[in-house]
Amino acid sequence: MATTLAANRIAERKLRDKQARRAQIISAARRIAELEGWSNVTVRRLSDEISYSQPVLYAHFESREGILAAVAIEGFQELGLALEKARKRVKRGNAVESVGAAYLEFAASSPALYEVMFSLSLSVPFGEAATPPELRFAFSQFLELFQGQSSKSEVLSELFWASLHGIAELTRTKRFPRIRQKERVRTLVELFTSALPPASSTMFPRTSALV
Amino acid sequence: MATTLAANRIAERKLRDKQARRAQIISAARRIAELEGWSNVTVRRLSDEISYSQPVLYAHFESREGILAAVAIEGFQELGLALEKARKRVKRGNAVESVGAAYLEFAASSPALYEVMFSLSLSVPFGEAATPPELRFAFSQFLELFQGQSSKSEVLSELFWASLHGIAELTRTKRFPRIRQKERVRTLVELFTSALPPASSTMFPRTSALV
DNA sequence: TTATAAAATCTAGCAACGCTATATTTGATG
DNA sequence: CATCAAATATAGCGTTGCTAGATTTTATAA
Repeated sequence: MATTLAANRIAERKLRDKQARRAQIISAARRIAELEGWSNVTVRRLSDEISYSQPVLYAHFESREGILAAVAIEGFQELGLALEKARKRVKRGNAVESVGAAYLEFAASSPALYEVMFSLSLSVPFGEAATPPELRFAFSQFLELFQGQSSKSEVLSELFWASLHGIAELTRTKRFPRIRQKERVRTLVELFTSALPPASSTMFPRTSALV
Repeated sequence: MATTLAANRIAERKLRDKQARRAQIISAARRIAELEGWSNVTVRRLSDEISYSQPVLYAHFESREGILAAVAIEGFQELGLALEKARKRVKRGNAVESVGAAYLEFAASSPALYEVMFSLSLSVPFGEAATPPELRFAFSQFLELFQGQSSKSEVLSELFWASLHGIAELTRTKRFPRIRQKERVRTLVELFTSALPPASSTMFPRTSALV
């Protein structure tokens, strides 16, 4: 059979098409969620957006929740990159402040994306080995920030992450007024930098049990 | 008419019955949510639990979300009381640690309740005047904790609350392992107490813009 | 080039959801 | 006991996530 000649090209095209459509679905879900909320991201609506019938979606994702999980992972990837960028080129002041501000900026500029990233504890695999690399990468940015700090680097990373997440969530759900956000960041950074001196950058045990 | 005689008793009985049924609904919602998750708290299921048809539920609450809001408010009330208790009789160490531990204990022991308390930003009125008193009372426990502290008491309260909320959420959604929770609290308390000295308990401006 | 097998896609429908218009029953009042 | 209102139930609408089965499209062969 002359399969390996033309058939390969066909298979590649089909793969490309499939990947493109998958990206379309994720993109549509994100856009609708950001504009109209996640409750408007229905399977029917998505199938309309990509001009295919509903069952096609289930060839790409196991369920509606699978689509949200894919969006969430994309979000973690982008968050990780944003944090890395903020950490590496420390604009003004220290890296802690830079990362903290970048985190809250991310959460504020894509509230629906941020929301879905933390509302799917069961779908997005977690814990040790099965945690998606995008999640590990994002959290590693916090680890780098406090690396080698009095053997508490991991707890400090967790606490800084938790603090920022708390601020982001309480702001998103309107419990914190957006005003005074800068003051919050400044004070938070003070807490995390003044209490524990800037450490030398050696020894990073990295026994993170979390991510 | 001899209404004011027997009719009053009847009206009172009806009111009692109505309140009792309302409490039943809230209680059933809480129980099901804690045992089977909020997705299993359906109107049909609730109407089964209280042995009434569905429309009866709508005589008590405007919608399903109204029921969740009632549960959330009950949760805030209990949280506020738990925090007040922890703050007043400082078991060991300082009040900050006591309140922090009590907060996380509350969140861990009733995860579904805690979840609904922070997933209804739009239904539970917020912001300044319209915020339910149960919410204000709970947050006031944090304000008391840092009251009069270098004119930053409000921001510190917000940050401490946000940190605890972040820990609670990341723990609930399995991003933080439950192990090491004590160490987290200890370190967090260090950050909030060592960085800023215990202040004298005078002057509490109380210009809280949040709650 | 056309028949056939397989892959891709759609139609149509199920069960369950929140919610409500309407019918029915219950209970207080004369 | 009759009447009228209040309380409650029945039955159904529109929408949801999801899927079995029919149908079309596409690739491979004669």
